[in-house]
Amino acid sequence: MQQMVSPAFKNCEECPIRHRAVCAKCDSDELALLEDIKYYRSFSAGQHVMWAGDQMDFVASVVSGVASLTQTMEDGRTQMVGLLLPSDFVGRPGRNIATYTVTATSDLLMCCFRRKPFEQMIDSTPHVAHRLLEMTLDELDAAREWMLVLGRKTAREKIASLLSIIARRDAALGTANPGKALTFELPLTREAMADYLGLTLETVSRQMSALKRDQIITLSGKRRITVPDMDKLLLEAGDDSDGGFLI
Amino acid sequence: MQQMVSPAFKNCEECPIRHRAVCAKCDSDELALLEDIKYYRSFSAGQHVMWAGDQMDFVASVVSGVASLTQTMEDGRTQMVGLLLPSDFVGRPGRNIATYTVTATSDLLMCCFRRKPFEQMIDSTPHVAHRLLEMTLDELDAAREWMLVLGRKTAREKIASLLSIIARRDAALGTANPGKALTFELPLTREAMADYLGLTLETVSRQMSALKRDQIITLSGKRRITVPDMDKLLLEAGDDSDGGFLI
DNA sequence: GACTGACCTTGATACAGATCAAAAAAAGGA
DNA sequence: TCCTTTTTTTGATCTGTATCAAGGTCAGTC
Repeated sequence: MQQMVSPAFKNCEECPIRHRAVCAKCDSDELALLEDIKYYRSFSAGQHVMWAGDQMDFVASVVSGVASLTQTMEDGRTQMVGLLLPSDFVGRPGRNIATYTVTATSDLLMCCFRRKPFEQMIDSTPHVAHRLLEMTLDELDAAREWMLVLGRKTAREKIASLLSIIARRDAALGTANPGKALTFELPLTREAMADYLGLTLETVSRQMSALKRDQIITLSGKRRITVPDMDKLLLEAGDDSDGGFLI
Repeated sequence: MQQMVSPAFKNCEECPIRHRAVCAKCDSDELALLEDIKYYRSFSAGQHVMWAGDQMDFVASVVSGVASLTQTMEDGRTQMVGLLLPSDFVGRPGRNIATYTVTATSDLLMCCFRRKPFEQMIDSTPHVAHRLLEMTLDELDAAREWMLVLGRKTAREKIASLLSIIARRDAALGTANPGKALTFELPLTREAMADYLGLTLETVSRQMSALKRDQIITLSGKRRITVPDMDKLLLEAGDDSDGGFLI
């Protein structure tokens, strides 16, 4: 993938479709196009960004905070199908109806682009389309990895898998420190975790307690988690590799 | 999506990345490029097309038959993460190592394109990249829909969901006949179904028997299935809509 | 036509996780 | 600060699916 990043974005961490901070910092030509079609929206924890079926006139990128994509059955059974962390993209060019409900699971800042002009930009700048394809393929891989978690892992392995993912993303963005203890804030309620993992919140709570008892993790309060040994956690997750930790 | 199909492929059912028969029939300019980089490979039921981790020098499109993408844990637990039906595409531009094991679940014919030239073609013909993005987004939606199946549906609902998908795809390609009984051949063993659904083959067998007993389906032999009333099956699948049946 | 092996079905039992219920711990709000 | 509400933990019990174990069916082959 590295070799496919277009020259325009080579040194730009704030590419419109993968920025980590604020897009305005980026000085590529394309951003001139985007400048007047973008705007920011913030949401507080628990607020809905949009509902499945809503008209969706924009695509967006997460600047900070965490959002979830969920699907709900008629009888209320809910499954989270994606977790949007900073730099993740939401919205589908060519479709103006939202397929999933998007909810802020923590305070959230999104950078939105009006859909039509964004689509035009994609059509006129092939390398952005290219970047978007890569990101979509990455998401597809993530979704498929999650299918293994949902279909074949035990409750304990599921929890460990989720904690690994969050720890990994947190470490990648912040003070990465391989081999040392890792502390991070869980951006999800027990219920949201359950919805992601296909479990009940009681089972999530029990397994969290079990991981704590077995000293795989330490809990400060209910949300602050310390992982003394990342390898142990990955072992509990049943991963056959380090899953690209810190990559 | 419809409006995004490029002019070159407007009337071409055999677009290289979405053909239904044989690509050679297509007379677009791009296909001249593809003509000398493509070749066909056939596999018999049960044969492996490639293993996860293999070097992968081509991308491919299913011409006929069915293949599966699977992921396996160290201890042997297996999860199917995708079902490749005719016109489906496999392979990722920009990555030459296969992430999943690809297996022919029935006799299979694939149309392969050498990877490097294919990537070049993508770079030089934006509308193919565009088409590929659309297809990837469709796959992502399918993967996410399957996450709901894996995470929240009961065994019976899972079986009904799988049968619906196969019936739908079969109907779309063949003699569609809404409102009438639908008969098709199951291209999967009970074990493959189990791997797709995150169940054991015994549970699959029991639920198939139950659906037969309840007259949701009829079995002729072990693989030939008749669905007298598609709506009933969709009801069993717990789908809140017709899921795009015949679309 | 009976032998073989792969695939499928059915039965008995075990167990992981769901469900129902209540208490404990935080988080707000007056 | 106390009171209310929400979130989390823990306990008791139930249930759907896994597991273990036979037996049945069918296609291919000698």
